[in-house]
Amino acid sequence: MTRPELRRRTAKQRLLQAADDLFYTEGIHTVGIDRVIAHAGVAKGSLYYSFTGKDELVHEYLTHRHGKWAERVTAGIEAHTDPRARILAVYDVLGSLFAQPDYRGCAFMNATAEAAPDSVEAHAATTFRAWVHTLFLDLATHTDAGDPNQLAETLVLLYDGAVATAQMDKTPEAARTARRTAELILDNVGISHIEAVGRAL
Amino acid sequence: MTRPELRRRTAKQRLLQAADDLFYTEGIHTVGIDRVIAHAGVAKGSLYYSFTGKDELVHEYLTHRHGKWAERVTAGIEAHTDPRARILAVYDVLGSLFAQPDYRGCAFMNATAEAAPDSVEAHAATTFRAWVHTLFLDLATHTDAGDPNQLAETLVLLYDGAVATAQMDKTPEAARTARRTAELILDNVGISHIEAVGRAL
DNA sequence: GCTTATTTAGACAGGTCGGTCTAGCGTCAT
DNA sequence: ATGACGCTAGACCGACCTGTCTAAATAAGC
Repeated sequence: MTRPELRRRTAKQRLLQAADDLFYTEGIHTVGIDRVIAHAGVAKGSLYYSFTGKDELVHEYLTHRHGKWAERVTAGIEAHTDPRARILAVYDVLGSLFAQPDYRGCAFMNATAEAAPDSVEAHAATTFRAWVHTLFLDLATHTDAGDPNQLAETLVLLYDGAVATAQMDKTPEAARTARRTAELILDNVGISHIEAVGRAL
Repeated sequence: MTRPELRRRTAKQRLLQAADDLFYTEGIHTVGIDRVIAHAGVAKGSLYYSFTGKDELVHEYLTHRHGKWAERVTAGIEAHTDPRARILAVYDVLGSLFAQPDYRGCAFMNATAEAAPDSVEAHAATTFRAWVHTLFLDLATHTDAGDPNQLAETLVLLYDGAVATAQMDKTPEAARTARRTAELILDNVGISHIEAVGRAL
């Protein structure tokens, strides 16, 4: 049994890392396998020994992105117990993501933009979106808001807006704008207008 | 002098139309010039007679997209005089855009996703984003909102969110969600909390 | 030590890419 | 009627793409 944590990383791992770097920063179609194997410092044969082809490499790249992001978001959520705080935590995690110097938008939005309807990218994006929706729907149902579905839809829209704006304008502050708007919504639909008025006065 | 409105459309026009169709629905990198000339029903030489190369075709494709969209949005805005209604009109125009069966997201977001940092696509996207920001900043300044900049940022985020959500989930209703949220913001920051309370009671 | 798994370097094939070039064909204005 | 202009058809180029294959070196497991 090899000990992967002690030995030099395996060819498959290095390929996956290289794919993650290059596909994310330059786009999937733009980067050829020659670029990937060069960046991984690996022979071409190793790619086709570890994967069936580029499609599988792309699929695993997106799957890993999904997994790592889901971990990060749930970690941010689980640091809080208050339903409202748990919702807002998502936008704080977004803020930490946007602050990364290599941020180049959502991997799944970018993949969708250059993907054919039935491609590996499209399918990965679909499952990712399903995760996003159940995430916010779960968070929204644990709130005293009127309609959890409508609240979740709005929170998803704020999530997408923050992601898109931060990418297009290179403004990490978009996360704070989304959070502020989310707070405003939670204040106004979570509690009735009359109650909000009472607190304001 | 030929009369372009009477005669069969010129090769350049047909190329531009074909580029618009294909680049938007399938992506810029994905579609080769052979596809474009075939869809336009035009000889390859005509492409390089009318344009310096693919880059110029891409540039004109994005420029025309920008122009047509700007026309459509300003037309929607100018149908109203009330500052608040003018803002909300933008999201209604978005709604009509999303309702188009061939909607596949914002051409500039998609172009950015597959573009290199200094490419024609990136530059076109930059000028497009500048337009979006001045649009909402102009609309926001004609409001009694506290900080026009902050309001504009939020409206841009809602705009981007609607566009991204509608594309990823194929849900045209995202425009209504964005509009509803914009209304809520205008009700709460446009007028002071105390005034809002007075009306609510 | 022997076998099996992993990895290497590089040649190679078939395809597509953007782009160039030539030769020629109508149309139009002068 | 003579050019200039707009356009066509298609051969052609070099570069790059994904993927295959060979032959040999290296490592790991038993």
